[in-house]
Amino acid sequence: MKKIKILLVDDHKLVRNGIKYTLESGRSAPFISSIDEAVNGDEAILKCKINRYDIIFMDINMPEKDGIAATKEILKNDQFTKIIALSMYDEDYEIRSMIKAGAVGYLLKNTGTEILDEAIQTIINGGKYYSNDVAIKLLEPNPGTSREKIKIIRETNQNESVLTKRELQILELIAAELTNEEIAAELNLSKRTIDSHRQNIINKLQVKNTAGLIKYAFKIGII
Amino acid sequence: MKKIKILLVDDHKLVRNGIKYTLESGRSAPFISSIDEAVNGDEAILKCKINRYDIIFMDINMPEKDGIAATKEILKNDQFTKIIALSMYDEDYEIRSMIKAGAVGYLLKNTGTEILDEAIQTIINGGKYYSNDVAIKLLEPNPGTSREKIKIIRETNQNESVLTKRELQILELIAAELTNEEIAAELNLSKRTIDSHRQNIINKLQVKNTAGLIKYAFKIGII
DNA sequence: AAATACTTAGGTATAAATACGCATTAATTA
DNA sequence: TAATTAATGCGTATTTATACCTAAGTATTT
Repeated sequence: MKKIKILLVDDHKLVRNGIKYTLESGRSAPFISSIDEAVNGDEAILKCKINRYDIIFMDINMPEKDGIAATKEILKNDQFTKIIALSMYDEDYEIRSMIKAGAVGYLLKNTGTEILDEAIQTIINGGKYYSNDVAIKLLEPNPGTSREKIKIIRETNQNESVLTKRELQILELIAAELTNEEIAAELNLSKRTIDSHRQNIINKLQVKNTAGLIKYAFKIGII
Repeated sequence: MKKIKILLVDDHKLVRNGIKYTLESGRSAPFISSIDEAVNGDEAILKCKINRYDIIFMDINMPEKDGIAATKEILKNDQFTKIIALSMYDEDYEIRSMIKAGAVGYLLKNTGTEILDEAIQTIINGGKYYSNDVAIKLLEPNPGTSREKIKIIRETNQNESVLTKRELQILELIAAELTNEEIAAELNLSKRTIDSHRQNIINKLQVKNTAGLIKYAFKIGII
């Protein structure tokens, strides 16, 4: 059996050490040939141009380049690399974005040896692996069998409540503590336009007010 | 030389593994007798009632009970335990709160073996250890020698623009997307009282509006 | 005992946000 | 090309938030 090459991408050394230690002490250890590290998305992309990795564990929230963008770019160059997302949070938006970007797995950082091994085995054999909490989150709203469900979600994904460019831009300015009037001035638009956008964003995200908007802005990492 | 007993407190298993691995592979390894783990502040407090630990590595942001509260409570029962704060972020507020709570060290999670060893040695010998970035943050605004500086900060701490209990409570409810009226109902107070508090908080924090409030709430980790 | 800070609450006013509906134009996609 | 979505803008109304002020009762600290 061919041994696998792994890349760990996370801006926190202790977390990288944690994964490394967990991998080296797990059931999959004999099948691993090397474990490389990168501190952010940019470095990960660079390393992928030099080496070929079988599995990449990718953190989502990182400075320089986040895991979602890095995943997209890496898979553009090499579709055979398997990318497993790693996150602190089981946030709907992050999960779906990573899946959309091409990740074949999603684990939370409170994962132990057994789950990590299971995920590696599954993915090496061409499967997909979502940790339990993540899967539950993903499959909550829809009926059908589990496999169908994931398919449904992928298809529905585009119609989902993801903001448009303009909306994102306005959300950023809201987060910068500007009023609608100030935003309008900034973008050379009517205040009423910003009113509408703001309302649409609130509806799309199903939040109640500005507080909800800012929390979402944090969630998707634009703050 | 007496071997030391260590407790790791963090809600993420990978992070606990990371610290453990880093400790076990470091220079301090021969001096460590055991490494115990807890997943949140509550469990840490409980474990401290059963065992005596020489050093506790304490995460700050955790569910159930955060690191600041846990630190206070643990030190109330045993002042000889040395607590080292561990955080993702070098946020002023967190650092100062942990120092105030009695932590003798503050490390960021991107710490490697060398720093970790250095910190342990320093603290075992009765010293205090702040990782470089943290120390810089702490000492930025004030003149004087480093030791004096820390003293100054401790004394100034109370006069600082930190929110009162009530204000924090209201900020949390604002972050939960409640309106002032709903908050008033929740706390059995007049809406006008909440209006006043909200205004005071905005003034204290020098932010412009709700967006600023929520960003601050994130910064201090109450979201 | 006096000073200080916290909590409470009201007066008054304006600014801003929220809610729903409608409509046009540009851009994208089927 | 037809259909859909994104971006723009306005009408109207209500609710919330922001701003600045005063002030009294409560704790806490000096």
